[in-house]
Amino acid sequence: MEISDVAKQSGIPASTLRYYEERGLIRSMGRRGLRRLFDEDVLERLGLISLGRAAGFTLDEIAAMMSEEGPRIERAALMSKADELDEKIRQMTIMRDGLRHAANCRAPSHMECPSFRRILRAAMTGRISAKGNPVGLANRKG
Amino acid sequence: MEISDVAKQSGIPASTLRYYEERGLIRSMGRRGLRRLFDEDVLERLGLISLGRAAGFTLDEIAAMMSEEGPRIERAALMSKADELDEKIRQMTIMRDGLRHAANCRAPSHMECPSFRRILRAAMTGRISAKGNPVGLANRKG
DNA sequence: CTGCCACTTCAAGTCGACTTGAGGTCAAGA
DNA sequence: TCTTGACCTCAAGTCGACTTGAAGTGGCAG
Repeated sequence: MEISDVAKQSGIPASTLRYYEERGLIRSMGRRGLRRLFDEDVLERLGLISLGRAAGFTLDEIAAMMSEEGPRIERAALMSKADELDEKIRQMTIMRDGLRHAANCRAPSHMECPSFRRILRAAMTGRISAKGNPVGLANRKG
Repeated sequence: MEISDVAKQSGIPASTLRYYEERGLIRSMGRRGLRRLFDEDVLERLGLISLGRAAGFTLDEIAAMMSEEGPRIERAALMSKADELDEKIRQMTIMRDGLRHAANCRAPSHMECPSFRRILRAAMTGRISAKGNPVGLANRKG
């Protein structure tokens, strides 16, 4: 299949496919003229890449994991990533509850709400931080 | 207090404080020579900024929210952010469970594990995505 | 009074994952 | 055969939140 077919079926832009090839994440089976030709199984590979990205792995990490035949992923790496996600989920849950509380709180100003101040303190003492791997998820502008 | 004191007490680098001032997130009360002088309450303000960042707001959004006297945050914005967090938590939970399953799965290769393939399909159909606001959390390099 | 050096400014660099733009190529349809 | 335009390459730009570097300044200890 040509790159446009892969793009159509995977939903991933051709420019990204070329980029992934350059990064060693996928390979084309040859060319017809200039045009890349891909094997069907590139789709599964792209799925794995999406999966890895969603899990918070960088492209380099994914490339390393998928280097040899098939997805030979170290189970330890998966566990460690799962643990990271646990921690992030924990922190995000605190944030979510805090936001929701602040939104419903009857205190005249947020600063007078004990719950808000508690979260604020958590943020200030670094127990919650804004830095880290963007284990981002769908971003709806709004 | 001088910028170095603020940096020390907040844990935020002086360069970041200057950057925040430039972005209109904080204000200095004046100068001693070239040196900025900050009011004590800048610390609380910095806490709010950290909090906002941890909640996934951009600096611009935070600046808008904190523009006038005190944190006059629209409750609707808080709720909406809480909803976003809910969605992210939901997706991250799926990812985490999937990773953990894959790590423990006895299938000879991940591709032969039904659970893994289910998640893979989710990633491919875009139900899980890697894009979005980095509602990142503490990043321990590892 | 002088020198130190923590502060200052402003421009430019960083990181990750792409996207975009300019200019070039070539398989296929008319 | 000629034209078309989807594909190609390579360099540079983008985004957000900072950091870094070079060059300048001035409060204060000595």
